[in-house]
Amino acid sequence: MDMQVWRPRLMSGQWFSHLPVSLQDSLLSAARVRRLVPGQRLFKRGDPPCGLYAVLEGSVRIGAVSEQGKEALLSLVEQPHWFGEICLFDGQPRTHDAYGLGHCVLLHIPQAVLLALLDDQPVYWRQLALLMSHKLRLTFINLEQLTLMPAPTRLAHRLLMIARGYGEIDPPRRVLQLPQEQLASMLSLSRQTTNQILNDLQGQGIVNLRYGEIEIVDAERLRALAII
Amino acid sequence: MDMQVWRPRLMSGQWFSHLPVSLQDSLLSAARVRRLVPGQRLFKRGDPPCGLYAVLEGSVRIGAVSEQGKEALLSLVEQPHWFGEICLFDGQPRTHDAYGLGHCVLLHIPQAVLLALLDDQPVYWRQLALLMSHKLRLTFINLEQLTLMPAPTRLAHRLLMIARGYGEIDPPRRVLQLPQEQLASMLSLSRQTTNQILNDLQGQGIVNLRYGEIEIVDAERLRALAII
DNA sequence: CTCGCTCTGTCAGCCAGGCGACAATCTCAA
DNA sequence: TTGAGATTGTCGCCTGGCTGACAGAGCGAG
Repeated sequence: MDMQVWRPRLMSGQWFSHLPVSLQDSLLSAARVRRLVPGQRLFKRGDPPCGLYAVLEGSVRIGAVSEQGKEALLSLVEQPHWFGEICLFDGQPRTHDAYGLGHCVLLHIPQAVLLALLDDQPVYWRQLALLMSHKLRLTFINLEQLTLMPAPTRLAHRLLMIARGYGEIDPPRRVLQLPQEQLASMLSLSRQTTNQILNDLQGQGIVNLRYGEIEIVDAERLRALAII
Repeated sequence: MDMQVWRPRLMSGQWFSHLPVSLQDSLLSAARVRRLVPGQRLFKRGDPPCGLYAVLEGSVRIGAVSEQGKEALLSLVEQPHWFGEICLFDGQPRTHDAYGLGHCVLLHIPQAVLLALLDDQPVYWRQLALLMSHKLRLTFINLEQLTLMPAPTRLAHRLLMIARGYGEIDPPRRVLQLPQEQLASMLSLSRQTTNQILNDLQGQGIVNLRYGEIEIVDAERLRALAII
């Protein structure tokens, strides 16, 4: 099947659209479609490397569960996001669990194929590394926010990040399809605290809460709360 | 001056010693020595990329200060550690501040020179990216510990990490030259809490505290506390 | 030797945010 | 239409860790 049909969708993402066209083509021709039923696991922490993925439809939860059963949700990756690249470089086991959320369509580029491609065109290592540098920057921001900022600031910041697809989506979304509990575990807050802050924001007319979703009404004021 | 004199020291690190010899040579011949007086700033957040560094003597604090003046210390890099590679890939500004702690000797490979080198030998992009993948993994561990683990566990874990030079040093050090306050800000704890936990550990005969340093007496039990 | 500085030890008070518990509301499929 | 499950709203209690404050100890330069 021709993977070129997915090109337009992938082109909406920053990373892919800025790749050299030849690499875009190579990636597409090396790719195959992978589907996940709701809740299906793609990989778990400790699994051997299996390649690179892009989300085409649905979303994927990237997180980890501690021995005590608490969950740390790293992020919910959506639409034109690529993930799974760390193991490509070092061949070490996966750092996180990945589960489909709802029905997902993914693009999968198997590790071996990708490595062969890079063996042939080593310049492309830089492009792949770019993906990783982006993630490292995001993770640093996260880590710092977590230790330095109070909960409401972090929440505001995260809402904006999600709306902008962590920098990938350009006209930011206004409506986030996202239960509060998920937001909570991304922020390392309890569901209750998250709910309280959100209700505060709603009271100020900054967001609108509905069942299973959050609408950003006043992005400007939200940005002010997030400092940024 | 011949940079080859630094080779043995660099070879004690995992990353450098596993590079292809030709890359080791290229790095060494592109490098120059940079010295820092105590407290001198090497770069600060937002600065344009300036290249890659390795610590030869002394140590460098990598961290950031919030508007409220609270400090998040990311890590103290020492002996054969390399840092500053993110900006190499994306050309974006620096994510953290870097200050010398005591008198430091660094190896500096200027951005332009390194880029030229990589232009010539694109395969080496992968090696540089390896450095970044290592850091991304460490940061993930950090982030997760911070949200899931209680303070004593995190402290134990961090002590072990520092002793092992975050994976770079093989026979782990027993004595860490490290004031409690620095440890505290790496763990995002207050100095007082850190002190209390350390005293607990000393009471159990796991560590020994002295002025400005921490000796690990029973690494085995420390490891048990850190789960790992 | 001594002064100033950095580092450690310890206390009391406070509070953000966790947790358990429950009721209300929404969705969806049977 | 109805019932099960998911999601939200809101209590009150509890506690880990922060803050400020201060005393004692180690270190180094003059």
